[in-house]
Amino acid sequence: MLADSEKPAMTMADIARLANVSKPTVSRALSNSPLVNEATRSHVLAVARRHGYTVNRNAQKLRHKRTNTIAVSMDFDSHRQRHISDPFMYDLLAGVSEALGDHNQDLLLCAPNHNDSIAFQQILKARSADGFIILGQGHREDMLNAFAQSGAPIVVWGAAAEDSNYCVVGSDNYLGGQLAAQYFLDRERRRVLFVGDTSFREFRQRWEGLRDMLSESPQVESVDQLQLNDLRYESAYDAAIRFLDVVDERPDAVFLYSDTAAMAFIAAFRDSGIDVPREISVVGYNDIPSAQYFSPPITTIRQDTHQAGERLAAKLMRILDGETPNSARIRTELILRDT
Amino acid sequence: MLADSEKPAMTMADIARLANVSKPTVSRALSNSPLVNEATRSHVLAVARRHGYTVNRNAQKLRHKRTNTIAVSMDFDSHRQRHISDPFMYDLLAGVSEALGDHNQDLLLCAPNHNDSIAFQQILKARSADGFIILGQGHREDMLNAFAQSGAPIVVWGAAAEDSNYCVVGSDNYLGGQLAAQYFLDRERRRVLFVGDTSFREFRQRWEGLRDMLSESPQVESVDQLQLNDLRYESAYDAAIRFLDVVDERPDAVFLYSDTAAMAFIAAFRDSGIDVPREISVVGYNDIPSAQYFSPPITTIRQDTHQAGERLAAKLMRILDGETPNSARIRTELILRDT
DNA sequence: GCGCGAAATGAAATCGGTTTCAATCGTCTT
DNA sequence: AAGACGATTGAAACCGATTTCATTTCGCGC
Repeated sequence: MLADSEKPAMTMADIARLANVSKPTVSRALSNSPLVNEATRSHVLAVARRHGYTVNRNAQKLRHKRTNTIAVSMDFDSHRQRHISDPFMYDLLAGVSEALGDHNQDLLLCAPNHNDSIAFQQILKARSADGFIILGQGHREDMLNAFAQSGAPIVVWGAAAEDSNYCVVGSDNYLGGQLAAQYFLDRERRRVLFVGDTSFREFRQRWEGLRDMLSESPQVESVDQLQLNDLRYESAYDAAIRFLDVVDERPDAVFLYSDTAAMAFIAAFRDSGIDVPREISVVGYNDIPSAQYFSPPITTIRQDTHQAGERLAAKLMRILDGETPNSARIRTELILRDT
Repeated sequence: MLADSEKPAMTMADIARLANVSKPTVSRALSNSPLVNEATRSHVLAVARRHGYTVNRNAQKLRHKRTNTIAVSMDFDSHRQRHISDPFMYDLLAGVSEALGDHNQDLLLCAPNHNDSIAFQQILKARSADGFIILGQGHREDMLNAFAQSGAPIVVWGAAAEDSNYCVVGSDNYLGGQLAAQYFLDRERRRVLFVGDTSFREFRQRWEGLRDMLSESPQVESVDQLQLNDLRYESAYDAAIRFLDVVDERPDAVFLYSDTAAMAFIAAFRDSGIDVPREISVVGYNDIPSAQYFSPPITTIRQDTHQAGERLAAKLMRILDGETPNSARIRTELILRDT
């Protein structure tokens, strides 16, 4: 007996012949068209099922000019090269995967290594996907603006600028900064440090939320920012060690752009004999699963990746259904989790 | 001016007309066929480039009966439901993504929530992908065997059984267990515990490697196994606490099926006032990025996800190129990383 | 100058569906 | 009983590429 994969594949014409109807009738029966008689439909469906028939999606896509496929862009490359893989990004991917499944969309995972929009444009032109979900705007805002301007259906996870013309889904990063600020105020911290690369808009907004809120408080002596230049654990650890080396007066509170960086900083503090949280209070971001098993458990700001995936997918679906794309900002919820 | 996306898309016929040649000539020029004159080719390419033409991949796939797309199956669903997202699986995905890119294959990410093979079969029949890379065999070995038996081109990350008839890529889990055993022997540990769900073949092999090697040594008093029934952090933590509660004589060495579980166990030990590694030596698995920033840094067995991705992709490509699929076991490298 | 083979090209068929449009049939109106 | 109409159905065109096969063109030997 031939293995399944070697049997000549069934086509719609085969089913039509077997069911004694024409090709269009089979097509209509399978797509629940009201144009086909109910008795005919069930007969056709029975024949199709009996022979394990599945429509050829490529023929369908060609004819429909719609692929029901969403390209999801992840910045794997820069992650790999820098040896960093933030669990948060992957939870986000899982959220998007689930949401797209709910919308019956396939997920084409791409990791374009260029920051120019050509690779992205090609995917649309080649009809490999109907639209894009872009996870992490990184330093590509200009590219994304141009891409959206050209009419591409895209939705981006990130933080919107006043003038972005693409739709952004993201949590309120400014609020995230304020939540951290409040946490420090509640604990009467006086010298606060933000750690992160503020050339990323999301991180900058967190910094601004923190700074603005703390600088209104008379009890706070200083609010500083330590610039990191990449996202690696090692960089964060090294930066922490160097910082401790040169700083005059140590901060008593540190807010970091991610839990991964928080882990690296806490490790550096530990290795320098500093007691967290007694001497330095630390707040991270994202609430990755391992955060609460760290020592000490990390206080962090949780972003809901399930909700994020759902909102990204839902918005993109609406754009594809004809809603005029705009620069909407869709906010997902945030909470500070303290164990 | 119309946005790019609203311009009627260019087809090969348009390019043919613009270049004063026929459709087949354009097709040949674009695919570097030797049948076309060099001068003609460069002229056609110039015209195509000038108009930003991109071939319609769906038409191509339909005609070629080859999609150059690989479906990658991740068990997102069970992860989400159980609130676990092991960074290792995602590093593996990144490795596969990169490798498939190197082979010019698209990556269709699927997270089928059924353990029957129908959803998988459909993807092949619908010609949505040419083959499968399955990350994590889990408890689906029967399904995978049947799927492979039916002739489906699949490659699986996992651990092979003696009688699996699909191709497995994985590290030598038995060796992994031995590495951990050696580590404990070097430190003169006497009461060793393995923690993990041995109904997963990969974990069982690690356990066997550990047990077999330790039971040969007269200095070792006991080698036990603690069964976990899912992969969640919480379960691991709770199991650790319960275990400490009931155990007569504490182990002085614990080997865990993953770094995430190691984190949970170390947290439980810490919360119970046990000093790791002085009182209990711990070895994890996978060397996830945060492992070395944990407190204490986790000794762990590193699996090379980059290499894994490459070997998975390369093997599948060979199968698709006609190599008769077999139940080959392809081994990736392992090292014990101790900081 | 003629015939022949190699190189280059194009017309038409093909991949497997969906859609347009015309045809058929029974029913209903007047 | 003729005409109109709605419900079903199928023939043929179409989506946009590739491949088969026939044709044209050109160089070359004799």
